Amino acid sequence: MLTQYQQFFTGRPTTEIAQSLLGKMVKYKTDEGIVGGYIVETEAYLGEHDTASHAFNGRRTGYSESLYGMPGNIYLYQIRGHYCFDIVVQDVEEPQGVLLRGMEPTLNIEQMKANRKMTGVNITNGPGKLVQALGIHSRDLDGQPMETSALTVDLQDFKIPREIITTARIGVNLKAANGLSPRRFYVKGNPYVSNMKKRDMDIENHGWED
DNA sequence: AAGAGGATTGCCT
DNA sequence: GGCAATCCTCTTC
Repeated sequence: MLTQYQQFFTGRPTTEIAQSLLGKMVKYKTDEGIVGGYIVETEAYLGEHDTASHAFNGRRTGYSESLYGMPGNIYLYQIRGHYCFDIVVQDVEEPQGVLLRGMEPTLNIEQMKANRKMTGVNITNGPGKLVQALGIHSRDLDGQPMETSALTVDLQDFKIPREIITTARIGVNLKAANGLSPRRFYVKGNPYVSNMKKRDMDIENHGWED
């Protein structure tokens, strides 16, 4: 039996879940208070048949075991010395996920600036950056259900994107079969999207509806 | 302002 | 030893 919260992360295509997460609020309870912000960029990873997935070709190791867990669980992994926050989607034993790649900081921004030792969009305009901004530097949260974790996505607290842009994913092997598949989604014009060009930024509304 | 290259950490073959 | 769902600095326009 799935809770209402868990049901958000299954029962429809992962690409659709990834898009519906845009605008939802990430919250992380720490000793210094709650830090977080709105999700502005996501990527869908479709499991065993997706060449960019950690579970491609049925690959299953202790390191990525969390991907095979319950929908709404956290998959927190490390890549090139940086931590990334991935949400497990689809039912148990179906290793699909949504990577959070960009976040507009709103809660306790000063703390996140200090965590990053950076200012402006560089606080959270990348998957490793946003995790560092939250103050996470271990895999302790890996495998935890977000519904009861200190790190969570609040589905009741959200903004509505004015327009969603779809592109190929970043940082994956472009020559592989799914290298160019359109599985990256972001809020058009939001400054905290990774690699966003200055001339493409919507400085007025950040790409949100009024 | 935009693109290229080196640094870097842990896991798997 | 190779490689990965990245970040930062430097160079050039």
